[in-house]
Amino acid sequence: MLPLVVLNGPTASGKSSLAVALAVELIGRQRPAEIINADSMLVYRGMDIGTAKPSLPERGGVAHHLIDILRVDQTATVADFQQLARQAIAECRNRGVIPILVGGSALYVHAILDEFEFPGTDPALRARLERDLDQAGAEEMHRRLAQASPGAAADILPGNGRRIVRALEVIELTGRYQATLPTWHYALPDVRQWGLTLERSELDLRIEHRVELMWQQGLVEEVRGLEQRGLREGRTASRALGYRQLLQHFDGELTMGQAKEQTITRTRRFARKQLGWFRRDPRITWLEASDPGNARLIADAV
RNA sequence: GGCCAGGUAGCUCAGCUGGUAGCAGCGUUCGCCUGAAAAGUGAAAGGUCACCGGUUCGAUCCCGGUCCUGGCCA
Repeated sequence: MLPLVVLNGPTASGKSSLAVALAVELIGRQRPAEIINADSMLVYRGMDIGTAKPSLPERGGVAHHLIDILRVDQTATVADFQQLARQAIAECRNRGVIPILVGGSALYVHAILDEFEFPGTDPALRARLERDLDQAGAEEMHRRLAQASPGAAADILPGNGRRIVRALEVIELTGRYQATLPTWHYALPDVRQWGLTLERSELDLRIEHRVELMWQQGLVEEVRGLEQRGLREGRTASRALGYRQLLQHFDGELTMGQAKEQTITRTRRFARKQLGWFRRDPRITWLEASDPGNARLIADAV
């Protein structure tokens, strides 16, 4: 069985380019390799600049999976992604290709690698509960949850409407709800996980430059164009960093300067969140992001 | 040199003409998280309120002086 190589790290740490370098290195050693995306926003067609999606030249001829698979008005979900990614991984292995899973969406990675089972969903039921949430408020919904399942209610804070709704949905569907995440336990064979770190101040600087560059490269026009293609209707896509802020700018809620500034600060916060999540995963071997020997080091190890 | 504004949390500031400061924004730290996750949510740590003296039972807030910062005038 071929190993599954996993690359994690915060945004702007250089995961994507390391993945390509690694694939090229492996291919050079007569070991075919392909890249599988595990980033929640790269799945959207047309969201290129703001997601720092690797361009065709940047992909260096290496096949990339699970990029550009949805319209911006479609909703990506962890459950779907888990299945697609696992299929892509298995399919690579069947063809004798080493899969390299690259991504900063920690929950996605977690769900793909570990023993996550999703209890299902019901759009009509969900819609009803969300309407109730809008009308009654989170506190009231939390009381309702406490009636249905005291245990679940105890694990979910009264202000977290999103989690309360999902818990109620699952309870109606299955009669029970598990409110805590599974532990770090691989569901897939032979996983090798690496993570990229770098100095916080350096990361902050990189993020700022990257956002600056996005504006120069025409992110504003990109968002305008996507707005015509239903970006606002997209539940997930419209929340993406940069995209959300520009939509708010179009609505007059933020000045252009504020939109950019907020994109920078929110991206920094996001990076910290990612780091926090990955740091808790004890199976990750950490590498210094700026080290040019990383691709070779990993290639040697697999 | 004169006039004005100001010196309060790491940064930007709030602070009803007196009772030892703010659920502030950003930052920092630490949690939660399974069908929206670049999302959602909870908490904590940070202040000799420039310095010295005075008035007062009591001063960040009043008075005097000193030092710094910004602006205007000369």
